Amino acid sequence: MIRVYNTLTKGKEEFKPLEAEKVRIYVCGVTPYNHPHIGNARPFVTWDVIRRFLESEGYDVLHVQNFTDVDDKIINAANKEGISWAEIGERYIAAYFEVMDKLKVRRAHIYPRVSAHITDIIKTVATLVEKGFAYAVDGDVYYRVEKFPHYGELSGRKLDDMMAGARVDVDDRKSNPMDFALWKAAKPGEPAWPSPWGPGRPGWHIECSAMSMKYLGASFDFHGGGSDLIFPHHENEIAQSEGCSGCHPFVRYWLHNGFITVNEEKMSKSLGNFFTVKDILEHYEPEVLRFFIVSTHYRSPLDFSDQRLTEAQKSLARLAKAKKLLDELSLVPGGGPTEAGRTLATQALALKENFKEAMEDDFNTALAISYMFALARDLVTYAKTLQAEGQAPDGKALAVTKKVFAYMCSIIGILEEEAVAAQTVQEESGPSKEADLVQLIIDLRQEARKEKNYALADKLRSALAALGIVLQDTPQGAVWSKENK
RNA sequence: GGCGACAUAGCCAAGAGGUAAGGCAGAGGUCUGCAAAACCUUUAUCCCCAGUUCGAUUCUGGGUGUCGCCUCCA
Repeated sequence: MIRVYNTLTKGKEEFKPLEAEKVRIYVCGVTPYNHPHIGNARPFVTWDVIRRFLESEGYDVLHVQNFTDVDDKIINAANKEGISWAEIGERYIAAYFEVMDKLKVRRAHIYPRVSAHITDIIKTVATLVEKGFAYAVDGDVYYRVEKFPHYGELSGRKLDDMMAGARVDVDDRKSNPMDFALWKAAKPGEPAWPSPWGPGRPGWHIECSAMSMKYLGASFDFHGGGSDLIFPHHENEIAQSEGCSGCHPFVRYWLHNGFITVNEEKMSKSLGNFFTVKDILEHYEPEVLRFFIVSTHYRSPLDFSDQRLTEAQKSLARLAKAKKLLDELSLVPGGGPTEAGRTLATQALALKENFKEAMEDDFNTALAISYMFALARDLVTYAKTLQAEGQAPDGKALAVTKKVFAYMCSIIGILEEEAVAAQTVQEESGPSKEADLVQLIIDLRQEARKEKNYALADKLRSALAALGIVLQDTPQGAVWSKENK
């Protein structure tokens, strides 16, 4: 049973899809006016993991994520560079895919853009006007919040409180200060489309209502995004969608991720304390950033720093080693079933269940990952037992363990098989002469060590280091790998 | 000012009404060269006060602190 924390009810609920075996997800995407920063990356990595898990549980997932490619910020960026808003949008949508692909965020099924859905948006606004939820003034169209009784339910505020603490500009054309724009009348130099209220462009919130309902229906399962979107964006979205369709609830489960902070402060473009994913990937492997993000529960705040990333890097390396050990043991011609093998396999299967339970509990990746470390530890213990007792690896037990580990990796989205493939290619492309040479030096070093000629051994190791060779002494002998920088 | 979240070891981070997973760092060890690497072992009574309870860090109330939203924002 999957339980999720629903922002709407402020508690964990059992997840029941609207339609058996199917899950419909809408995630608020980016406004493409700049390179995505790591705060942007959090929801997408989070939802990628959620989707991977749901699919592994047998659900047929339909995942929609928008691009807000018509927006003030894009228009500003375009004006600054003297190019069209469409060009800015294209450029940063491409930038989005470039880094998200690196982070192994699987692509959504549909990426609707505002610019391609103006007709749908106008239709939605028109319906709201017809039903009395909206009114037009001088080419603008506003949503009448007082007309929607559920307004404020998601964010837990009352209309009266909001007005009391309102910091919005008082616009006396609005019948209530909290009324928000669905359609904005055209201004010079801005993109505009014809509409029943005159030329203009969509307001910020309406796109998500129009596009989510178009692709997912008037009621669907999950809606995600950063917690800063709860108000006003998602609150308004509910008002628009339910006002338009008359269908309640619009979204069954609202999930919001916490923020990435820098020095305990929210990271945002307006504060200027943000790091783009692109920058980070120049210093760290994409997998490290991904691991960093999923190592904390998605609803908790996550403080970003070099130290944190380095920790993530080390933790990940530990898992990578376990995986390598697993692969190596699997290559050894299989021995028959053994007691130790049986213990390992049993433990692996138990950990898989634990892992699954953790994921079922509001996608607790932090806890789930701890079971990966547990498995890694069991594996090392097993390898030691083999060595101590001179046994051949239990092929069947290892196959089970490998399957479990691969399952865990596939949900978290780390250390997947393609990484191994890349490594193989790299090794093949390297000149084999170099490998022979390195092995020769290593052998010489071993001999020197045996003869206790440590001065020579150290020199040989330095020589290897100069070639960028990293040496590891293992019980099976020295193992080397080439650093690539 | 209004609303909300959080407060667990040096750092990060799970968690359940019955005496605290995991990761990083540290310490000790496997190691008979120093170091590195690897692995093993080891390191907390859970912000404060009161209440409920046989028993709370986990529930309730109060306090303190931090953060977020209320304006564009993942």
